[in-house]
Amino acid sequence: MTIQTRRERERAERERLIVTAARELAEAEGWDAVTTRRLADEIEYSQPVLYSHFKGKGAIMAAVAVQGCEELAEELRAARTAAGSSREALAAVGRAYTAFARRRPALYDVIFTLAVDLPFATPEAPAALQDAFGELLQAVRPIAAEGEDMGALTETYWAGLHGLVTLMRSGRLPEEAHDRRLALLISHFVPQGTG
Amino acid sequence: MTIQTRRERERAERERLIVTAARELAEAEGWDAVTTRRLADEIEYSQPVLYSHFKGKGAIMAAVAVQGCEELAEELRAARTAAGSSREALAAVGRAYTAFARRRPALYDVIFTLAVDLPFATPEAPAALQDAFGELLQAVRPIAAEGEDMGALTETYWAGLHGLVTLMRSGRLPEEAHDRRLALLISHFVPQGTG
DNA sequence: TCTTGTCCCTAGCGCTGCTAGAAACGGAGA
DNA sequence: TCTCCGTTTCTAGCAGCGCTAGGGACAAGA
Repeated sequence: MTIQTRRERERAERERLIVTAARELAEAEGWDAVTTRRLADEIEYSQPVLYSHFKGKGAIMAAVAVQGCEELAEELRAARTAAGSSREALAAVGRAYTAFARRRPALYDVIFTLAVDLPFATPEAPAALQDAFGELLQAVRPIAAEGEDMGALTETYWAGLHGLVTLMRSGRLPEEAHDRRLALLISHFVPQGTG
Repeated sequence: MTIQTRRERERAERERLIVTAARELAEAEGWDAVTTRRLADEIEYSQPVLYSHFKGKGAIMAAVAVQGCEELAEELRAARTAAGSSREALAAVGRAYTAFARRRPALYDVIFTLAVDLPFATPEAPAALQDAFGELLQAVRPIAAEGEDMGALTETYWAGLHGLVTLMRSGRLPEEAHDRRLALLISHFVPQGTG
């Protein structure tokens, strides 16, 4: 019994170790550097151990994505609740979102860009993903016009932020004008005369 | 002399053959299926021949990207010039952009998502890229407010379109609400009372 | 016919994600 | 204490990737 629980505890610990190692390696050197061999070295086990915890590399990345998304959701919430007005809340959430993407590019990539087998846009989506989207939704709600589709509006705002981030990070948009673009996006989403 | 020119002609032809094969294979089975071995099979030459024409796989993809971008620019221009009002032009360009992305996902990926070594956002960028951006710019110009940064505004609109497309194509946004989201994006970029 | 220079293919390098089969280890019963 | 058994973990290897070195075939000119 206790032996069994100890083993389970150790297994769970090692699983966390794998996810942490993957995340740190990705944040330090990018996802290209995260190979199963490298990861195995990092945790001081052999490759097949990884596969006794996860179905494959994609599942490890998915675990990192969920973890990262929790942090994103927290940061969005902090930005939103600290804002004075609903207009400011929308802006603050937008800034927090893009700031997260720029500060933690590897996390952003694995959550929003790379192909990981996670369910999105369905009730089965991980709670962290739904939480993050919920933060956007709450920031968008007050500035929505009468009878406007809340979900679609939030998705559109999200798409704007995501587009800014990905085009900039891939070098397709110059970095220096980011703040101006973000301000434009926000101002176009806030109806005139809303505070 | 004539022998020389014949050889050059044949080489140029084979180069086109490579780009076409890469493009068709990507459009048929996605970029994951485009391997140098597969491509060599397709053109009925051995792998090293590819490298006598292009520096590497990335350069082949870049060639496809430029070709695809020319088509995108044409479609954007057609949509823009066919529109009646400036408001309609903006909407038409937006629809044409997202329609292109959905109809030719492999081309869209290689132009705007995958990492290819092409210069962006600089004067050295391929003409096709600048043309496509120019179409967006011309569609955005009439609806810009007095003294607004045209370039940044266009980039922001572009980012909105790009975000919609990428999030949808990766399964992060549901397909069915695309038209509604696109309409929202457009309506938020058009100042009230502009025709 | 022989030489020269170009062209192209075979074979292979080091890497990837992933896995089969053997080895080593830890706990239980004699 | 020794042996057995089940689990855990490792070594070794597969098929595939992008890319390239080196040699062989082939065509043009002497």
